[in-house]
Amino acid sequence: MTSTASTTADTSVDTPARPLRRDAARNRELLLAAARTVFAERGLEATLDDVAKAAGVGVGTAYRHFGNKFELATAVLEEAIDAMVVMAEKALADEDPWRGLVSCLESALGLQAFNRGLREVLTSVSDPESVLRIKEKLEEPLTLLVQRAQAAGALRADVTVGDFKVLTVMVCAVADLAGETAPEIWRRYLALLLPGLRPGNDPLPVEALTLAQLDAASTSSCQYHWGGTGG
Amino acid sequence: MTSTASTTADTSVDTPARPLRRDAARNRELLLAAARTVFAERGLEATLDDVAKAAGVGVGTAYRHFGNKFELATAVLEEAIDAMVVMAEKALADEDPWRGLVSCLESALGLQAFNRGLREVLTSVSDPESVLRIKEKLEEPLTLLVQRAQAAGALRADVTVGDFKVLTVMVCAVADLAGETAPEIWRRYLALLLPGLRPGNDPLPVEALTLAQLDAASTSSCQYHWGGTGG
DNA sequence: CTCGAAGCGGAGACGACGGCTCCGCTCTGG
DNA sequence: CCAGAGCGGAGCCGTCGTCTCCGCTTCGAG
Repeated sequence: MTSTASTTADTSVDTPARPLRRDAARNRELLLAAARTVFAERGLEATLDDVAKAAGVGVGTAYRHFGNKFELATAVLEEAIDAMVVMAEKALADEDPWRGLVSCLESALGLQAFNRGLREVLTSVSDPESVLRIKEKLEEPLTLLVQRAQAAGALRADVTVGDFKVLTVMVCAVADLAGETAPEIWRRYLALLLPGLRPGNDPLPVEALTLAQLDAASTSSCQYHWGGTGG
Repeated sequence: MTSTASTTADTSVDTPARPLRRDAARNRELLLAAARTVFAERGLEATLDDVAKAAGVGVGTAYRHFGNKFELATAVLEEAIDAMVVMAEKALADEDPWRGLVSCLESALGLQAFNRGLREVLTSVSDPESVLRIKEKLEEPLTLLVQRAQAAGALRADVTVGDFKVLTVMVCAVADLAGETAPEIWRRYLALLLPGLRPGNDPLPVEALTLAQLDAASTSSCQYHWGGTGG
């Protein structure tokens, strides 16, 4: 929706008014790097203390740089989601609509298979405003991909973008189950799912959830609640 | 502990050496009934205190009757799993192997859709010995159902019983997402999954997990750890 | 009806845990 | 060299779930 939000600053790398001392800057990077792997492996339940330990710095340092887990996680997860958006756009460039859609699913899920934290944000829906807006970035390219495939008659007409979100949740559940043991196993179940998406199958027995319903639903049953402090 | 424990008594209803006082027996039933609905609605994260409150008795009473949450949950969940076994056996009686398999999936998932606690036990695999043995009851009828469908050429030959466990996890993930909001929505995604199970589709890209792998995998990543006291 | 004991209830002890702060010490860089 | 930015991590605080304890209630045998 609000893809025109690029009015003022590159939020990607902030050019600080007065630069950090060299050791401080280094620690900040250490923290970000540690956060990437810690949240990816252990999910959002990991503690900021954990991240600090993994980074080899004290907790105090972690809190000075980020205030709370929420901030750090948001930063790291936004990177990952941006990468997904890039992948979706690349898939849109494929001239075969079905192949594009499938490759988008594959690359997106490939990312999530190795990133438990990412799975958790994308799976739950009861996040603060700011996180919702980050996830929203995925909306547009995904919608385009779906519509294009349907227009080409490659994708059954009675599935919605919301269905793809749910599909993602399903495949992520497999990734959660298997964890590090079999990180590629999700491909098997995605493959099992694809034939049902082609046109010409039996009609579906239940109406799709509206997006509003989807949001409302998972408000009640999500894995992780961002701490109240993050608001 | 021994699996040959079927020698002596019906464990279903214990004929107590000296019977409970009438009010005590009544409270025990109250507790069981409350546990059914509380664990079904809120999952295994519900507190024994919660169950007691729902039953309208004090916590002390709850602990006198069951010792800990683990005992109560096991009792209640075993009932549910027994019901699933009955359904599987009924499905085996259908002369059409495919229809039998599908109706088994549908009835099993129908039960789980309304029972979050049941979803949690069936989804995770790191349970104490005793719980594993309860879940094992499902193994045999499910295997029969799968083999029969494959022998009849109604089910693709390269899926395993383990795949069905994973499929269940996937559909349960949908039920978790939707919760009470759309309790029937899982049917839509089961329907999406079925075409991929028929023979004649593209071969699957990754080998199935062995049952041992499946167990090992989810030991690390499960929703709920039975409290240490239950051992 | 009486009385001993089985049973009840729920406040609260206890332990675990995660978020975050505080302050004496360290290191950077002008 | 030294002012102050930055560091570290012990530990405070609030929360939460489990389970105990003991004075009171209710049952039911005599």
